[in-house]
Amino acid sequence: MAPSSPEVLLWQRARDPHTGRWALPGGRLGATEDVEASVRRHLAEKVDLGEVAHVEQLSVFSDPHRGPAPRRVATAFLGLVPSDADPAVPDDTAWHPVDALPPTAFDHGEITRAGLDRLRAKLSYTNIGFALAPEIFSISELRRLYASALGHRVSATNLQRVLTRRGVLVPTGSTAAPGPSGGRPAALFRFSEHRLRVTDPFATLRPPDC
Amino acid sequence: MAPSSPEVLLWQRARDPHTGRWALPGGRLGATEDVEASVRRHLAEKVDLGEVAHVEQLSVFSDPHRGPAPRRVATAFLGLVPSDADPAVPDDTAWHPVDALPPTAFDHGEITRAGLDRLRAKLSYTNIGFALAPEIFSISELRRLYASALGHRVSATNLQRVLTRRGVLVPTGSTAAPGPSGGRPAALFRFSEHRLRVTDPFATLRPPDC
DNA sequence: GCAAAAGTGTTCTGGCTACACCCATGG
DNA sequence: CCATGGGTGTAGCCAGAACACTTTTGC
Repeated sequence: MAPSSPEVLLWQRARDPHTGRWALPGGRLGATEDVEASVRRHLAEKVDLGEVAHVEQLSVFSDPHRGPAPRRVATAFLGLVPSDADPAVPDDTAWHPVDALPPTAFDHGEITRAGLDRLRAKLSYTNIGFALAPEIFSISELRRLYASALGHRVSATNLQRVLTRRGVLVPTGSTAAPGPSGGRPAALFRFSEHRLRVTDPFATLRPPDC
Repeated sequence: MAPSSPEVLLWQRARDPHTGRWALPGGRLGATEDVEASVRRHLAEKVDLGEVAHVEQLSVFSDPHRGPAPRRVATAFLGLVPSDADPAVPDDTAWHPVDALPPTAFDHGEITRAGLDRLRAKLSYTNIGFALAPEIFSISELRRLYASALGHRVSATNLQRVLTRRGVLVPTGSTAAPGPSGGRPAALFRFSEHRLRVTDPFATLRPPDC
């Protein structure tokens, strides 16, 4: 069975065009901010998401017919919050699993897929997991997060070894209490860094011996 | 010694702001085109570059102070032409090696570096070389192109094997005439595809056994 | 003791690098 | 026949996947 998927925050439009359809949070670029600042501002204003763990630019969506006139050009971003974040969201706003999106407004479905693709790719070769995981977590929890985002099973054994070898994961020394049905207590880890870093640079055609 | 670097097409500004500095080709987005169409149109209009082998979006540059008022938001692109392309360029336009840029206008130096970084990364894990190489080429020629773009020496032996294993390179059967000082005639190759394809997907954390 | 959950040891594989060696041509 | 430029054979390395086995808990 496929693991459950990550979720996107969407708000339901109350007026035309596309009344009732679900849209990504966002808005106009201010005169004195760059696009990233604008994204952070809109998230903080419209939804209670002042603490976004990671934000990165996806791509520009500029099809002249992506929405009704007047023509709009959108710079799409991927923003991630940890699994234990629980922002207070307005009534018209809700989290939706990316593999079962409600009817989306404009090209926001396409944008969402682009975000998921980017996340999946970066899980492989960067430490981007820091933006999905709580501050402290067990390997099993992390495994569930990775499996959910990637859409396939992930081996806890290998996940731990890969991330440890890369210096991404640091043991805290403490352990979690076992569940009601027993089992060995899980060791707890945290990410060594909370900034995006490429941990597995493309090795192919690398410089000779240096 | 470092190999010679790839070149960027720049034009010299004739008026304020930044008179005399060198700028990337580009211009305003039209009302009925998307950003990629706009890039292709500007290249075709301003310089004789109707035949760009590959175009891809880099990123949006939107610092409110990236240029004088009025504020402009730029969507930067990477465009590649084969090494044997020789477009007729206007008088105010010239190719410059990326490792020795003349004084650049606005943030165009930064944009150029971003383009080079993107090219370097993609040389490792895609077939993007098709956009740099002539239709038919020897491994030595291709080696020079890769070394120049990557900024370090590249082994012809391994380059051939990597690209062949990935199915990117196809032998044509013919050979090139040796140079004046002799030497074995080089076998000639071409790229199997002229569309970007990821040839070395990130293997880490791939799905189990399937 | 037994089931459940977590963690370790070990082997195998495949892609890439490195390097020694072999091939074809001009003078 | 030798210098020059091309091409092949082969060994080693390393990251990751797979899987069997061990450890620590609740009941």
